[in-house]
Amino acid sequence: MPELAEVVFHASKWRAAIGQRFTLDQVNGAARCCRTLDTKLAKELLAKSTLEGAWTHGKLMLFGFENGTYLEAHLGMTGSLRVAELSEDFDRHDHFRLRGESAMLVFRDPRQFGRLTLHRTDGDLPEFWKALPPQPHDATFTKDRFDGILGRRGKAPLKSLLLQQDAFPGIGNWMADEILWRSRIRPTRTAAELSDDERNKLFEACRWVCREAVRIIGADYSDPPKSWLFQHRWSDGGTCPQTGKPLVRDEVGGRTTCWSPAWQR
DNA sequence: CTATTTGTTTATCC
DNA sequence: AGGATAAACAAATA
Repeated sequence: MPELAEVVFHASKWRAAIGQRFTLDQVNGAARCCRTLDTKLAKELLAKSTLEGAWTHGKLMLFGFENGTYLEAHLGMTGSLRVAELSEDFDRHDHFRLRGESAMLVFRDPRQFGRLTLHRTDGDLPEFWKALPPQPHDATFTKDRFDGILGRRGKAPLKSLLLQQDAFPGIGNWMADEILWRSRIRPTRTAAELSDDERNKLFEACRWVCREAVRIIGADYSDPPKSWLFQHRWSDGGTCPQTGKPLVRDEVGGRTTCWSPAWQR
């Protein structure tokens, strides 16, 4: 599930616990999502440690604790964060849990494609975090930057290009399909083939979809309106909200891609 | 039994 | 160099 907007939502759950002190309660060191986690260090650093901040960037989340301890989290395909009762059991798919004064912070991930990593700094945000590229909905994600990316990677199918996290951090499978559909551009086209008008459309759709998704899904996990491709894309037999004609599901760049042949050129 | 999946990393070949 | 492709990861679901 977790792309840009879903990540914002998950991070907000732990963010609500800012100010509480936490101690590492349980960790499943054998889980794949803990492969980049130093569990011994986590026990040492996350002991009566106050949660001071929570940030997201693309599909990444960062939680800041006192004395420059930072926990980086990626939700992979099936990861989630929740705030649980102190009495709750440690489920088979829970892999990491922090015990606070009135609540438990839980990281869960059945498929274990997610990732937890610990960072230590002198207090400031970690260097890698400060160096992350602009997100598509940031003010610093300018048309110049967008044109630069398209110019340098003109040969890849646009669907694949939009999924590259160093260029479009946070965009995942459904958001890429939504952006291309709104731009009326076929997912197999390349950046090099686009007219100026199409490039403009793609840029605007990119920012619009990211901003709206964060606003709607990021707030409380609401579904976007029926006018979005999102509502029609998940199974075979859907119809395009613009044309009423059938949607198609193809594989592009190794990923399932939903698009509207009657609408996208 | 099979095939599918909202993600990333690594390897290999072109 | 960058792109295409496949595999691997692990588990649920149909």
